[in-house]
Amino acid sequence: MSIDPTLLDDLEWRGLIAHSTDREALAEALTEGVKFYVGFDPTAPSLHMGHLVQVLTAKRLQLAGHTPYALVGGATGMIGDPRDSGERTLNSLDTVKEWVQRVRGQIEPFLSFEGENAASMVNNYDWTAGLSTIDFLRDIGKHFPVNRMLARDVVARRLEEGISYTEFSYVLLQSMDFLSLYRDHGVTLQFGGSDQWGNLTAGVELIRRSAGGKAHAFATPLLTKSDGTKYGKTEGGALWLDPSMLSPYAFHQFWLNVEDEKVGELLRVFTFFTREEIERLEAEHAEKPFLRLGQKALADHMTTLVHGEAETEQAKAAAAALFGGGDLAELSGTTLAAALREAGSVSIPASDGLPSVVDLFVTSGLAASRNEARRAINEGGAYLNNARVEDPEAAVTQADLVAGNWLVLRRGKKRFAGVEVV
RNA sequence: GGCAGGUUGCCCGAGCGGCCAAUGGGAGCGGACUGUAAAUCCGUCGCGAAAGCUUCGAAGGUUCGAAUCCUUCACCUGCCA
Repeated sequence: MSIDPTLLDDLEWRGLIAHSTDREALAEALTEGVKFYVGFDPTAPSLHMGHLVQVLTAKRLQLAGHTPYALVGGATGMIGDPRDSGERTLNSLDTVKEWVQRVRGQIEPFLSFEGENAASMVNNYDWTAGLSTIDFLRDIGKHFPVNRMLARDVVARRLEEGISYTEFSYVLLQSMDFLSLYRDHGVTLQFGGSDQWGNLTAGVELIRRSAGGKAHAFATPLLTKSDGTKYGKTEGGALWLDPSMLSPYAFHQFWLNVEDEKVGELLRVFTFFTREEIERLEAEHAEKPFLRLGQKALADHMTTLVHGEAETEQAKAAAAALFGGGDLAELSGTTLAAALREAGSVSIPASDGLPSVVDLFVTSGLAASRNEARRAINEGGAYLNNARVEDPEAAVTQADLVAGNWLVLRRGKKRFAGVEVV
């Protein structure tokens, strides 16, 4: 496998390198095939948008000829790294084990496990669980000056409100991972999110102190919206990659709705479009933003990457049907039914008669309570078959059914739900 | 272990016996504008059709009446051991 010499420049152009250890040394190391690792802690049953940056960056490195070690934190996931929002609740071993499996399964499709630079999956539980406390304190702990640990940003911020010894010690485990992979596999590069920068450099330092070795690290930037808040919030919570936690349709919609100002940045960070393609898209987008070509390209590319082409086509078809602006009655039954199943739908038995609009909003999940549904109607934000519902007491009749046995509910501009009467 | 302060709705944060379902801000939700964008403005924001019901760390108590007073418990923060 030949090594792509433009990798580092490309990563920098994409804005994927927020911090790095000695840039010259890193560039030098990357002229030959490097073994690198990136870790994922199983803190939820699915990875999300933030993790995707790391997964895709790993893929970029592999495509450039380097060898990935994808680490799932069966051990570190039991501990939890310190974060600003406060002490974490510990998860049980069973929970963590299950999440490890799921997270693994999500990473694997993105990497190639064949060829000269085949990827490996590793789990830090394997070399951490059996370690004795005495060995840990002597071999690892000895290299960590507490004064330096206390000075780390996250820790310093947490000192006021309190931080347990458990979380405080997290950095030792992650550093040990790097050391272990360095010793056993010759891994010399680690990257992660910029919030991991402290953990990354601690590992580099441990390798130097403990093994006298030279290792490298870089951090990808934290993505924020233009108002500085975090990305990745959707109706379903985070931008999960697991289709059972966030439908491909909703996933596609997320990217499609990205703010203009960030389209270019997201195209660079997330997509595998070439520099020329991205620059062309940005130019077109700048000229005619209302066409939202950037968002569309981004949404299609990302959905295909994560969920596959077939799901992307379905998500697009569903959106076209629902947002098309045409008369719903003119859509074919199969098209509409497919669109609604994609967007989210429930079915109700025909035998019970048709419920009121208010009840339909609750059963479809578009409103949390009947009060909320009523409120939505009074606010003018409730639609049945794309026509605004004016009367909170409105009833639904057989004449309202479209495509045979469907009702199309909408809350606000974008949230659709289908109700199938069966 | 001692002393002091704290625990309010998704978050922050007022309230300190009745006028409190609880001021205000943020987030959320909806509308207008637009391009399924941003910004802005407006509205809304416990459950219930309503009567009413359940909320202010937990459990008891005082009172005609408590988020507001008392007791116990739990947790958090600070100071002293």
